[in-house]
Amino acid sequence: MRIGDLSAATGASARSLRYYEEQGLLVSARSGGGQRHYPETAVERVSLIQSLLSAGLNSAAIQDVLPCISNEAIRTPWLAERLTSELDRVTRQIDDLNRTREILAGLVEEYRVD
Amino acid sequence: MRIGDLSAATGASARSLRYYEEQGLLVSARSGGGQRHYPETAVERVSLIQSLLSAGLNSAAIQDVLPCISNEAIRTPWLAERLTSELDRVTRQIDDLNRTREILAGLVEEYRVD
DNA sequence: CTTGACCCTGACATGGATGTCAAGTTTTAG
DNA sequence: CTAAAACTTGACATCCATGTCAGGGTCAAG
Repeated sequence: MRIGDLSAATGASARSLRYYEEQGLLVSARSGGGQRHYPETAVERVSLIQSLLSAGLNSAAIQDVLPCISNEAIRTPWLAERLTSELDRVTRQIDDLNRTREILAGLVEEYRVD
Repeated sequence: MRIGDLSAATGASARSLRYYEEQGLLVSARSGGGQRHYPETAVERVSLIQSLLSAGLNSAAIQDVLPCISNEAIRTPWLAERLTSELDRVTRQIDDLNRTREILAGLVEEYRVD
């Protein structure tokens, strides 16, 4: 599939897909004329990238966590630690958000009653 | 309390506190020389601002939701709707984050086992 | 071959909260 | 009174994913 197809399939703009590649998060084959071609599996990979981005990881963190250029996973204690620390961060973020949600829900309730 | 005290009490930098005021989220009394003075209640207000910011509301949204210059709450259908829509957004955000957390937890598990 | 849709690279712009620096004023401690 | 610490305003810088524009190439259908 070409970049427009991948964009349509994932909702990521072509600009973003090129950026992901530039950051080493995504690879593409090139046609003779230089246009990018992606395998079907790219859809899932882009979804994963989107999830991690929206979870607050930046591209450097994602690159650490998902070695994608060299396909073989290099499992080091350091990587495990990195993953765990990101997991902790996301967990804390969820806790914070839940508290904030309670506050908002309280306001909604308060304004709804009278 | 002065701005340094409020900063220490909330963890927000003095820069941020001035910014909140500039955005109409926070008010301060001024001493003769022009320095800001805050009541104790400002600590809680700043905490609330921090929560809402970290939940992804920008200062305009917070200003909509927390009328603070005019202290009397203007309860309009519009405001109720606004609150509800922000609540929905935060709820969706939490759902997304939970899914991402699952993914990260899966990776941690995978890397931990072998 | 031509045309229109699609793609390429490179560069600059954006938003929004926050950092940081400069030059000057206020407050507080000694 | 004086020195240091804290504060003031204003301006410019930063991050970083994404938007957008320009100028040019590619590809498929007629």
